[in-house]
Amino acid sequence: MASFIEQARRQQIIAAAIWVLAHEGYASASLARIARQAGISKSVISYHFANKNEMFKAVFDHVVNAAGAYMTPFLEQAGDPAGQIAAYIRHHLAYMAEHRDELFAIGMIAMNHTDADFQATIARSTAQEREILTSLIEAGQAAGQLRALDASILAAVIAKAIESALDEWARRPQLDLTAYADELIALFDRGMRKDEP
Amino acid sequence: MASFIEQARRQQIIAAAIWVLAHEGYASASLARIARQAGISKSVISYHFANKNEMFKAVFDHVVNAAGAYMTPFLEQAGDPAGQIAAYIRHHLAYMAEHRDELFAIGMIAMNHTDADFQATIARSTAQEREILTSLIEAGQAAGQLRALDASILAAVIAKAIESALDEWARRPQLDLTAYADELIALFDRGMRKDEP
DNA sequence: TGACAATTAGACCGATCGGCCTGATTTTAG
DNA sequence: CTAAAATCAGGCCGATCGGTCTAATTGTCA
Repeated sequence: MASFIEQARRQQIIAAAIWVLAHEGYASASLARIARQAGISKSVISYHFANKNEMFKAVFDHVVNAAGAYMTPFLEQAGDPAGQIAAYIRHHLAYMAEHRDELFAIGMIAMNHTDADFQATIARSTAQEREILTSLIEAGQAAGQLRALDASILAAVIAKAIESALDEWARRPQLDLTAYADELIALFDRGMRKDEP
Repeated sequence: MASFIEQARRQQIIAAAIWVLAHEGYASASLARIARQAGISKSVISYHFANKNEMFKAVFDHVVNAAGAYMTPFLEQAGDPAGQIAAYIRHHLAYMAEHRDELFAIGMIAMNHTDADFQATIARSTAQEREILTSLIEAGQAAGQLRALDASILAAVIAKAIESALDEWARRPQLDLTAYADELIALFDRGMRKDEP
């Protein structure tokens, strides 16, 4: 069993890594900088994590699990496929608004960290997340609710539209993410929905 | 006046930098690696460029100018605003298909290179490019062709949807960018266009 | 309390980075 | 042809990286 110190230190280090990644970028996220942010010595990180790669894995898992736990109930309580897609968009951006640093941090890691195993993990996680959207789209098409667009491409565009909100938020900090979500939902609903007969 | 050697060397170095950035990522794009790719000594880069930052600026300008020159005539010969937006999407992806490495390279630089002046240049270039889309959207709305979505958000979504094709292409090399363009145009045209009265 | 394990600070290592310097080589121009 | 200018290779520098080592400190438990 992990001791109190072990758990507390790991969380402290993860939080410091997220802060540095989100506010100063991947290049600045050295062990020395993260340790300084956490107010500890560099070797403490080495003691609690096998290496930098494992630490970043812990950051990634921490954020992905938290975001997943947040999203699941909203998807389940949404109604038909089109409504689920709208809920997917809306609550993704709602989570983003309240966990800016976490999402910037994993974005930095995903974009820059080059370890092969780590990239494979990210690819797996991304594919799994993408599959949720693709299934929703295909269900909507099967139900005759959505028109016959390429499901995998449409899923990619929706996923990237959601990611784009984070980029745009970085460019324009005054951006209203709720309004952004409304615009996305309006745009995609109109774009995807089948005409009434 | 720049000598033949000067011009040839600069182009050779830019090409090598693009290749390394696109195929091995920003972290691998050291002066030593780029020099090795070009088959020259590291100091040759230092001789022809003041520093790494200036070299990356040359790469960025090279690609942006080439892409801009390619796009302009297509936009001019397109018809109404909705058609121009469609042309913008279609020919951006067409250029992407034929200049994969160049676009990956500037993406890597834009995402990772942290020099303040450079980032300002990129922000200016991005804002300028974004303004083209925003203007087209506003023109379409003023003409009663497009419905009243937030123009700046819509422009952001379209721009990011285009960028997303590059990401998706990296994930799935067999992706048909022409089909991707068709799907994007169909989706956005339906999503943006005003209903017939 | 005392002994042993867990935890931490700080010095240190080899590798690599961007950039600079020196001297050799090639090109240019009178 | 020759001298000056342009160009280039290779070695070197200080800084920083991730990671290791040792010694000191702190926590645990009989």
